[in-house]
Amino acid sequence: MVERLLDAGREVLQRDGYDSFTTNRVAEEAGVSPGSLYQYFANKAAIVAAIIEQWSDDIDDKVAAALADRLGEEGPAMVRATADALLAALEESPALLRVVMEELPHRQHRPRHAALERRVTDLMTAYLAVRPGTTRITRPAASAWVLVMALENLAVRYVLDQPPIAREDFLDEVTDLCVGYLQP
Amino acid sequence: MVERLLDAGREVLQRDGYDSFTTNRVAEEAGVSPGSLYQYFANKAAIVAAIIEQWSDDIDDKVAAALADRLGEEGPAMVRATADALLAALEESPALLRVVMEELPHRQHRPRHAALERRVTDLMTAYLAVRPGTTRITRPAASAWVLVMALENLAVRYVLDQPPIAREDFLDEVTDLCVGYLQP
Amino acid sequence: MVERLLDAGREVLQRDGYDSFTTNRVAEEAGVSPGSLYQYFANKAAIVAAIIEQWSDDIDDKVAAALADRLGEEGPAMVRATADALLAALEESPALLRVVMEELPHRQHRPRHAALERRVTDLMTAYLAVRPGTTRITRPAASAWVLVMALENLAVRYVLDQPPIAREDFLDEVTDLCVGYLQP
Amino acid sequence: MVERLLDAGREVLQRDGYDSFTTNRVAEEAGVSPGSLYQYFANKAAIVAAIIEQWSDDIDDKVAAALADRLGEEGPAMVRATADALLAALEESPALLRVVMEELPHRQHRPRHAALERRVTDLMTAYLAVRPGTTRITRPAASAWVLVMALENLAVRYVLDQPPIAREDFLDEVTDLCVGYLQP
DNA sequence: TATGAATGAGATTTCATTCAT
DNA sequence: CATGAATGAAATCTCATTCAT
Repeated sequence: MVERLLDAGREVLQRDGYDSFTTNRVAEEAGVSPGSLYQYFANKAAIVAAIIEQWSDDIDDKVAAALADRLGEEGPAMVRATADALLAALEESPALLRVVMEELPHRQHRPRHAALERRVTDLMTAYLAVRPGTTRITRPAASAWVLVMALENLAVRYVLDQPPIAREDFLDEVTDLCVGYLQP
Repeated sequence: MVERLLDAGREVLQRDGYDSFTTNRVAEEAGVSPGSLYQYFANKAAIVAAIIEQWSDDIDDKVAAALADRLGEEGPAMVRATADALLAALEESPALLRVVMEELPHRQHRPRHAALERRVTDLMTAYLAVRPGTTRITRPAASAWVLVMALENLAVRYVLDQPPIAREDFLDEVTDLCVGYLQP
Repeated sequence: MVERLLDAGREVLQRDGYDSFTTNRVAEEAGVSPGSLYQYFANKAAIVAAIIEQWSDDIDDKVAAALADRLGEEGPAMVRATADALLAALEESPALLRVVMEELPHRQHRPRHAALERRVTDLMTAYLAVRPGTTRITRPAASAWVLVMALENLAVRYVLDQPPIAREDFLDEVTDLCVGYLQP
Repeated sequence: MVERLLDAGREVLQRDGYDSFTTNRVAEEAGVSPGSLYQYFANKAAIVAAIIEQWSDDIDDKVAAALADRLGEEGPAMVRATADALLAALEESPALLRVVMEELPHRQHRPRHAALERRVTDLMTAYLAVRPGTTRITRPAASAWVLVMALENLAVRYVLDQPPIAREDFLDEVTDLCVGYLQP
């Protein structure tokens, strides 16, 4: 039932936007009474949070899985693969991405997202710190943060703004950006 | 009076967030009657739009002015100066930046912002296209877009997330990112 | 509940007039919350329409019933009976009649009323057309329209203006008017 | 200036309907400030009343003038001439007639109109009372009221409803109705 | 006299949430 | 557990009217 409500909520969000995301509307879409919704979610914010979390976890998993496949690959190839995986994950439901980025009041979800970003950044920091000499990096934590943020935001904007850049070219450029940054 | 209402609106936005941004609340803050607000703004969306536009124009002006001062400087110095100016402009009212980025329904304001980004990107494209040999850039438009987006988003996130990176270090890193990207 | 709201609405209309007919006022009179009203009526106009329709159908039914009882009676007697029934129906709630005729924005309800008038006029047309020789009528449709309109409006005005004419006398006069019109 | 405001008000009423008849709108149409309106009219109701009065007086005058021309004519001819004149007067501005009859809150203007009707009815009563033997009328006051009301309402409805009856035919029918009523 | 900016009460409508069944 | 009718606070917006200039 929780799943049913989440599906309904996601559907409403993607199809009609956040303005139409009312508890009554979601319950109706789920074929359930509005009262029932409150048996599984404390309030409207809770269901929004759950939807975002699910979607965000999904992207997380996909990118992690893609990376696991490429583990140990060369630097540039790994960067490109990561960017590719992230882009692919975001492209899966652009409508939802747009709603999440541009309509939702994400004040409340920012902490959770920030935590994820921190985790990734820590991994990247470790990676950078452990390869002395292969990069000109002197502040691994700062560089890792810059890389993660740049990559994430570029991917998001590429999907949402659809600039006139071929997907492959975009990945090449992003790879160049990162590689050029690390290069000694 | 328009100014008074905009000031009041900005104040409410910064102090109380968008949820508290009701037409009555703004009028009260401005010390005028709710009816008066509607003599100067067609509806609630219009005053929000005006506030954002004013703030966005302000940032635009500041960055443009800073750049004008540094015209003709060396590549890395100019990049750093631009990033510095942008960061400074965003740091002027972080609360407003946060509300604009995380609470406002920016679907409506995105087009205007996108237009500004396009303008800057076009300038950058021209700049890159005109310096053959000095960079390894082969797709000026794509590279310009990547640079503009990366710089903008990094600055925004730096202000909002306050990562544990010194301001000077951050500027150095961003400069390295851009310079490394362009470097032959 | 619909009935409760309609009753309350009618009451407000009769007691306080259309100016006091606000959705909040009607809900209060019905002893329910303003929100409940909107579960049963799409908007304020809808509840007004429902009240008028109910009242108008009621009059319609009463006149039709009275006529059914007198079917086959002589011409003058039938005319008088019809006028009597219509008058009685209108006299049932003169306050409502006044509000409907003089305060409501009937632009919206006129079409429905006009349709009813057309139906009655058509019946009358058929009746007149089928009695060759017994009347001097040469344009049944025109005469039917004139009769229906005259009768309806005279009854309404008699109730609303309360001219110093005894009810019985009024019915006699109206009967004379109609009979004299048809008489060869 | 009063005239200017009345013209503006009539124009707004005819062109945009009573919903658009706001004091601000009327002042704007008159090219005057809203404040000025209140120098000549106590409130919104007063200007509506003045417009109606002017228009009603105008119709009154026209009908009276037409009748003065036909004074002393035969019974049926005079009835037809009266109906013709009234119809012509109403047809002069059907839009205004519609607004007055169907949109205005005429509660307040009814008394004045009723007074006019009474005056006409009194004249007609005298006319009927003074012609013993030529009619079968036994209650001059009642008959006069019936005639006046029937004629007025039929003319109004003819203009507003535009039934499929030729103007000449309509006048013939109305004449027949009245003449048949009076006929011994 | 004319102005017109300012007023502010109040109307319609929405929707997150509850609770008796 | 599920229901869904009922709630009612609150938000946006209008417009007749005023009054200092």
